[in-house]
Amino acid sequence: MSRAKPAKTGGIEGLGRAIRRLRRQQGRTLEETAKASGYTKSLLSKIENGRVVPPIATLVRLARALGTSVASLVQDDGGASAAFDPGSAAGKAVQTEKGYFVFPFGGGYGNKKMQPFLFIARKGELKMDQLSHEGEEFIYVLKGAMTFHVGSVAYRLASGDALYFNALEEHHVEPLTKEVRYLDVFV
Amino acid sequence: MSRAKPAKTGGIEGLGRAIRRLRRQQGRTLEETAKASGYTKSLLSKIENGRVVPPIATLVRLARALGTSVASLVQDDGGASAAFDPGSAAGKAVQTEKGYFVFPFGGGYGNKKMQPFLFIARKGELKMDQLSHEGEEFIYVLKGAMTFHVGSVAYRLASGDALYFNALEEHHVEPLTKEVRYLDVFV
DNA sequence: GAGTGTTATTCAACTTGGTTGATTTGTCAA
DNA sequence: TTGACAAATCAACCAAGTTGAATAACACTC
Repeated sequence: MSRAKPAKTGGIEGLGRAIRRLRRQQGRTLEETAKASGYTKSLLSKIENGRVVPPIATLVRLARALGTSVASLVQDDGGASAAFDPGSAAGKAVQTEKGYFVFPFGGGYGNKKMQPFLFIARKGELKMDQLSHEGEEFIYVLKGAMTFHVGSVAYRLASGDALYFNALEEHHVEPLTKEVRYLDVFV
Repeated sequence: MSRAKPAKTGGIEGLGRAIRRLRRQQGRTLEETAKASGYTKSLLSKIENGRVVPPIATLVRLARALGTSVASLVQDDGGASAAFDPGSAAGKAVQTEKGYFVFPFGGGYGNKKMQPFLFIARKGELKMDQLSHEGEEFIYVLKGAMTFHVGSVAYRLASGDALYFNALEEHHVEPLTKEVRYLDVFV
């Protein structure tokens, strides 16, 4: 087992990460980019891994080589990720008209491609209409069981089962015979 | 200038592509995967690049090593819907060299946009490298707990927690302290 | 100034993932 | 059998990235 190297936490957090990300996005190699900025790939590697914190002078040349500004490198964007604890934070329970509960994970954060939901429904509560919409859907049953119809096929899904289908096909759940809890991801 | 090799157009178009994509998604290497299927990385490389068209027998073992079916590899244009009982059907357990189990549900290749996986790893077994790739990722922890890093942030995720992030950001799991089981959906 | 510590930077060796060409093996047709 | 041909292996190679040791540059004290 090899050591978890120092990984200097010195300067700005996530600087190296930003550089690597940008470089990769441009499809360029360590060597090429290093040369373009007048340094060596060795140094660049260390910077990207946070083992070295470059002085601003160096950073300037790096930024230029990457066609960006120092500012954009320094400003730790954090990207577009978010964690959810459905039990508390972003996951607020919602009771809809039709009597089923929805825990949307999505809260804030816009342009996501997927839309994950956690459905919790007690016996008899889940009565969805026939549904059909653009996109695709992935279902994973966490607890309980239900009968799911896609097109003309009926799937009996129990805890641990999964289903993947094109949402353009008509799909709906049969009236529940017991409590069920499942994850539903749209795309 | 070196040769632009034949690049045999022999067999099924896009087969190698499907294999490579799937392998990469699982964060596995040529060598590891080849070994898992009983072949050499050389051969696998050639197959992925379409320089060799494997007989079905070979394809079967490859598919198995990747935890999927031959059909799903061959069928360039899936699209339809499918149900999976991870316990039996399409969900076949695969133990990789790095010691984690993957239950691919079969989406992904073909037309499907999402690629859902079920990861089950015992204490200390899950050792993924720093990873970064196109797309987005949604994680839902079914059981146990783990510390997940995205960018420079560390998320402590326990059962019932979810995480959504841009896969371009470097992300990886900390060595596990207990068994964990989580759903992972790529898009 | 000279001396000392720190840290960036380079260099070369190494590692790892992947590719390639030259062989060997296996299968099938004649 | 033999010959033909493709799959499979082997080992050499390549390119990207990492690392440790050595060097250069800078920032402090005295």
